[in-house]
Amino acid sequence: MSTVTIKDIARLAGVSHSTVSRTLNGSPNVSEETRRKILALCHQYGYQVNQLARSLSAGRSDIISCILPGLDNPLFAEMVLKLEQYARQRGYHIMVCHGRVEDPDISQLFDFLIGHRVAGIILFSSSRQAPELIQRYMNRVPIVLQGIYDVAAAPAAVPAVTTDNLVGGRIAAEYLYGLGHRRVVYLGMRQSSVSHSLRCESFTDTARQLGMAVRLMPNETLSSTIDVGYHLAKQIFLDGLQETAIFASCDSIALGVMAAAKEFHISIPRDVSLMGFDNISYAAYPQIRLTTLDPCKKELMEGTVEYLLERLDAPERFGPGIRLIRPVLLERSTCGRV
Amino acid sequence: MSTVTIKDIARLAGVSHSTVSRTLNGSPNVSEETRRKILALCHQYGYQVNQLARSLSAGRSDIISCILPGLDNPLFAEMVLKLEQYARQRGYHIMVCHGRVEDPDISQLFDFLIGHRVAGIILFSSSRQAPELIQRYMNRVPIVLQGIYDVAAAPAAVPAVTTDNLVGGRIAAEYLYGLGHRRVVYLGMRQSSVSHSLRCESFTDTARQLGMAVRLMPNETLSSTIDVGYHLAKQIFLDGLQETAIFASCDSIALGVMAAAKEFHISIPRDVSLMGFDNISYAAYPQIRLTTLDPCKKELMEGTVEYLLERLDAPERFGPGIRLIRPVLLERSTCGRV
DNA sequence: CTGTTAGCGCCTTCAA
DNA sequence: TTGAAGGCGCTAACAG
Repeated sequence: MSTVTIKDIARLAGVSHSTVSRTLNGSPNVSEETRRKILALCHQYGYQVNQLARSLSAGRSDIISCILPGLDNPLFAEMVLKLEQYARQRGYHIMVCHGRVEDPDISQLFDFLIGHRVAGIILFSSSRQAPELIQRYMNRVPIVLQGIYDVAAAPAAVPAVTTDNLVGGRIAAEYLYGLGHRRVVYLGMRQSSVSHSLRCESFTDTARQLGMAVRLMPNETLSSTIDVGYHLAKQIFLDGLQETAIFASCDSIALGVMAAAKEFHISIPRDVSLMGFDNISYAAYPQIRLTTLDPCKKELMEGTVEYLLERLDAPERFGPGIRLIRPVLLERSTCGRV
Repeated sequence: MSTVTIKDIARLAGVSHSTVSRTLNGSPNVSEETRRKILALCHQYGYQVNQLARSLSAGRSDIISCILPGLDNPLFAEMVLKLEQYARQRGYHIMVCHGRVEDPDISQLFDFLIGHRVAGIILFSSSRQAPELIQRYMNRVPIVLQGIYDVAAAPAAVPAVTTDNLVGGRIAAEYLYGLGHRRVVYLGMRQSSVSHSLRCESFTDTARQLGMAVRLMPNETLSSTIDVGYHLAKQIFLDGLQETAIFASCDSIALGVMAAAKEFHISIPRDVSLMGFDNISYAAYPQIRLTTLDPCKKELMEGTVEYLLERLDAPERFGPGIRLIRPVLLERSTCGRV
């Protein structure tokens, strides 16, 4: 595998390697003539900077690593896409790693990334233990959390950019209320997820304030998949549904509800209204058209990268700090007036 | 951000930095005593190898990059997961990048990766132009293609590991024949995809040999999503379906067919049988239970990594060469006897 | 078993 | 405008 270096080019051009380095880094202190010659040579010989060497020397790399709990949830897949697009635009590249905060070997992953001197880490998690983990590492590498926001957990506050789950829950409750619903269920509440807890809390509070009756349907598993939603909904349908609307903790859960509803010949939204959260792409499909809350992934991801980059330039400012993005209501076809 | 180096440890331990390096790399030539002392110090001061320096010095990194056309297709998401698990087990890490062979700036991505001296690249693609692209870069970095296999395209042969699409197509045809079907449709044939072309060709050939009538329903778009499947199926249902079975080019397409069928009150498998290809996780869900061909992602990914690693150790052997993994039939609930 | 000496490829003063 | 020299952190002979 050929490996033409800065030195080779220097020799070829009859200059020193520092001159080549300068040219490559766009220093103004290079005569137009030599610059041209060097550039030509680089092109001709297919020179390619060795980023390892460059990063080593510069003390920082252009790789941002993101850790996420699995690409199987389309939400993450969609977010990573946006993340990469924006990061590239800002001159960085994304290294995707699987990992959950609860994994016993999660610290190995952090060590590995730190060992590679990544510019920063974006941790996707809504685990309660995430802040603690971050605090343990944030003095060794810039980290920003994506997916938790809990003012109440002040002592555990860390740098974070996230959907405003409280606002989301409120919007949902108000929307359903406006449609005339008075008895609703929050389906899929998962204790281990801070996001879900917040959504649920805010939804419930608002709903009750408005005078609605709300029932809670917890999700005892550790993930929120279509499957889980399907089983929860089945239970609820078997018990006999008293409510006129369901607010699912996320779109995947909502899709499961839809599947179960079909099986029970329950029509949405005629028999019951359904709302999700996340706006995953499936939710927009013609045969689905799920009404949901859009976290504005693009903004969210750009905000996250931006936040990291800002702090990269001013490490001393790298302390706790939360950036919230407001979700917006996306009315489609699964909610009806009662 | 603290940065304790090998030298610091050396000083602290009162030895030279090479001794530290040796201990860290598990050389046998270190006395138990000093080894212990050094290790303790490393632990105490939170020493972390600088992988950049290590890779630079050693001339090779432990990062394998994989390029894929989007995480939105669950197939890729699932594959990447397996890929990462196995790679990690073999001491490598995966860097995920988005990119399609047809992208105008795809060579920039290759240059970037080469610049980072990644150990190798795994390119996920079934584009006809993939082999050419690979040939252009394979003398600069080890690349293995994941997703194409076309013996006919001999001149374009490159290192590849892939599902045996021909076998898959044949299995499908034989299975449907065995169930009594005599008129079938291949739905979602996408010209730009070599995989799909092969599946289709083999399916059609086998079916006709067995005396079945097969109709082709091409997919003129550039991707294979639920959405596309939905629209194709809708068309076919509107035209009036003469056939008793549908073989979809992949599971996503098949899911779209299921959605359309529901809308048309066509029952699967009572009114029509349906088969997919890929075995994405959704396909296994209780409300879906799609009969499909399982590419055996685990084997496939392990084979891919293995292939790359073998060649890494013996670069001179890095020429064309194809490794095929046989898909296996997964009978679930969407195919019936006629 | 251990220390010394050279790099790996690049960037960055400091002089010239 | 350019070159020489030193260093980023680590590995890898080569002597002892």
